[in-house]
Amino acid sequence: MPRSDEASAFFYAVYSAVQEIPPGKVTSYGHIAKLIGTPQRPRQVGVCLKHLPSDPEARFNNATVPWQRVINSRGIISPRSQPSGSRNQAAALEAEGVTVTTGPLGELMVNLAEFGWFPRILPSEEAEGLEPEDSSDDDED
DNA sequence: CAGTTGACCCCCG
DNA sequence: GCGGGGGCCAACT
Repeated sequence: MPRSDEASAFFYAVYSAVQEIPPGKVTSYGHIAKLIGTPQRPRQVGVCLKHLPSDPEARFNNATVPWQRVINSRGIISPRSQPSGSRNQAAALEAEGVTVTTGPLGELMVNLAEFGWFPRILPSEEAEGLEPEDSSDDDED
């Protein structure tokens, strides 16, 4: 649990943003951080998910927040302390129809070109011309 | 109470 | 494309 109200607000912002990820899609910690207006703290996003309550009575819990849809920027399920955790995340994604492949080193990878979720980008980024899609020609969807 | 850790990311050679 | 380094900050030792 967060020790301050400010931290709690951040936690809630993260959980709310994660809930916006549609089933069958994945996004990155950094993307979530950007969405809630704190692009400098992708790490804290991971902290929030790590401390996601299992208590069904909680406002946000591991059943109502699709934590499994958040992976790292490289399209790989971030390894954590317990290997069973990342493996469990992979299983949860597979259950949603997301194909998870295992790399040569045992990394659990997701094809971002197919399962990546990038519809919500900050207006400032669009102004910078950093749009994720190109109208001229594209090869995915 | 000072120092580490970590479900991360981006910049620079 | 790979390795090093900096930044971020709650939780933990």
